[in-house]
Amino acid sequence: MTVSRVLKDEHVSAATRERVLAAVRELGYRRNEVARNLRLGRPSGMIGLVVTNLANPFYSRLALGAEQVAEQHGLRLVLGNTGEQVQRERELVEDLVSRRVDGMIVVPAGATHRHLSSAALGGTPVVLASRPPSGIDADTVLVDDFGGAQAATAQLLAEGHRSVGFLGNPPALFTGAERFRGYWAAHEEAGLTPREEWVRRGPYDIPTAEAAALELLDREDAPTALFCTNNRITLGAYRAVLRLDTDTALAGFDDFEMADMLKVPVTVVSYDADEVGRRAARLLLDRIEQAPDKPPGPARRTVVPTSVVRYGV
Amino acid sequence: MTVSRVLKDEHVSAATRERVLAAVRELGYRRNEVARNLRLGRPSGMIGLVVTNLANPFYSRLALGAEQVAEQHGLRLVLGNTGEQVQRERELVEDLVSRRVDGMIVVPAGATHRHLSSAALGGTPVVLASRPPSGIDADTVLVDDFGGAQAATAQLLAEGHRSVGFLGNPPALFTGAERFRGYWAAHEEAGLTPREEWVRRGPYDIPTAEAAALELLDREDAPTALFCTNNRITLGAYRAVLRLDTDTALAGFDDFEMADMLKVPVTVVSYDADEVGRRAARLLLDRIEQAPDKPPGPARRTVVPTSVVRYGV
DNA sequence: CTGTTAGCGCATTCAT
DNA sequence: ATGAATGCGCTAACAG
Repeated sequence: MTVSRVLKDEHVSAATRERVLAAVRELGYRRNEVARNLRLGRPSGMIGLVVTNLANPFYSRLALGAEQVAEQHGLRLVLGNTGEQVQRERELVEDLVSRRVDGMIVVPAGATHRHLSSAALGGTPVVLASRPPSGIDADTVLVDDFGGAQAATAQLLAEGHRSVGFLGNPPALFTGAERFRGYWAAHEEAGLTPREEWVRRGPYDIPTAEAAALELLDREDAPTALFCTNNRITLGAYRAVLRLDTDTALAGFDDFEMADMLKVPVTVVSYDADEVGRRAARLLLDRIEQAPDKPPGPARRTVVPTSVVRYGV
Repeated sequence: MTVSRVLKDEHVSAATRERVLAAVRELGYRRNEVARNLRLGRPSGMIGLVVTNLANPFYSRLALGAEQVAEQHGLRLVLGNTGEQVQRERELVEDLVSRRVDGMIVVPAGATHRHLSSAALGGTPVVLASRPPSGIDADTVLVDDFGGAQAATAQLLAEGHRSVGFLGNPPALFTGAERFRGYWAAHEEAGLTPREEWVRRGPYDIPTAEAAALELLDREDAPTALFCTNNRITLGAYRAVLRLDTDTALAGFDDFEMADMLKVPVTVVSYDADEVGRRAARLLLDRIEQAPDKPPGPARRTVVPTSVVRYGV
């Protein structure tokens, strides 16, 4: 008991304090935070972070941003990787609740999110990142997929391109659908309609993107520019451009190193991935720190802006 | 008590089991793993991972590898980022011990590691990754910095280059020192001695590497090839090569996308970053699962191999 | 097969 | 200013 008081810095006589501290040093005693939290009726002082693929730099930056904010509030980050498997996601969030995390940030893998609602998780606060909730209400942080794609495509059109191809994720992915919508909207705004023959919504990595681009650029009516929905696909398209030695202009979502050193002009949609993590952590902390008796307040949504960067030849 | 038995799947009558499970579903009851671990006298079922910079893909891959192995054993990963600050590292490992992690993997930031010994941490098992222990004994996973650098440099020499410059981290960093040693050894093995004027041990990112390379390549007796100690530096060097339009050959530690699409030949030291994390987690699990009464056994060290990949023009 | 007792390490509350 | 009792949620050990 006296030790507890000393460590909490309560009124203890200087003499006993010293004796206690000496013993603490000698024994290497460390207060058991687990037992402490249990006794205090508090959660674990950790926040869960469930991502789909930590190998993707976007998510590791997100993790870093979240860690920064969590750290400032004395919270640790518990990490889980789902590999886009909904089953794994279910197990992970369940486990995090059982470990009594203060809250969690989730990049949802599947199409249905009922198991991610705060209610389904026994009231544990949840923030969704990168993909919006479907079928539930939840705080969310998104990237401006639509706006970024639109602006980049508009840039190609403004440069005079009238045949802009599309290379991107399947529409089942929210980001894929949004970025396609942006591509389309830019055309409409310019009074144009994209040709479906120039749209490839299958490629998902460098080789498949390269193949799709080769096929597209090999047509008689090949597009003179390509919009790519992420940097893997942009790189694949660039490989195709190099191989065919065309001067196809490229635009793509996600900035990447060396974008300024390619042999064709590249326009890139850039954004701050750390910021996605920081905002998610802040939304979560708002929920966590809110008095638990008050009514929860409506779900909030914030969109991280993008900017278009044009790299010359 | 009965609930506890049902959840542990012990001998309970089918009838009560059903009643309990029904109630569990209805109430959304989840066993408190924190209290459970406390009662069972076990640690938290989590392993700590303390890295210097999660924005570096090497460390996020390491984290991914560690997570994979941890997950297979039902352990979660708690993440900490030090930003190379020893003070932060001290606080983090202290906190992890207080949270009763089963063990931790640390990429040590500073030069002195006494605060990272298992003994200093109250017996919590520790594995060091990427950098070797100094002043303490600890299980360690390293990358073959020396061998990789030597092989890549040897490759340049085998191609006929007789003036190979060095661009790399300050020698204070273990990896920097080892990679320099490899560079040097390759020369000695070929009966050569590198010229100190061609050695730049300052650059640490793309711009500083580019500047150093520009300066080096602008000399009258400019080297015809450069060995770079990591991919940031290789990219910086490549920028310089592009700018000066020389045909300097490049070799560098760390593989990177597009290495095969540059306009000069690039030789790259490639290795499996995930494997570093996996091995670290396995070493840690060995310690964790070892009977606590047995004598600890000597510290083990394992080195992840590298391979040299030559990309043509 | 099910309930009771006791205690993991801690801190709140109530004594002294 | 310090110590004793009590209980956070759980389960091993022991009844019944």
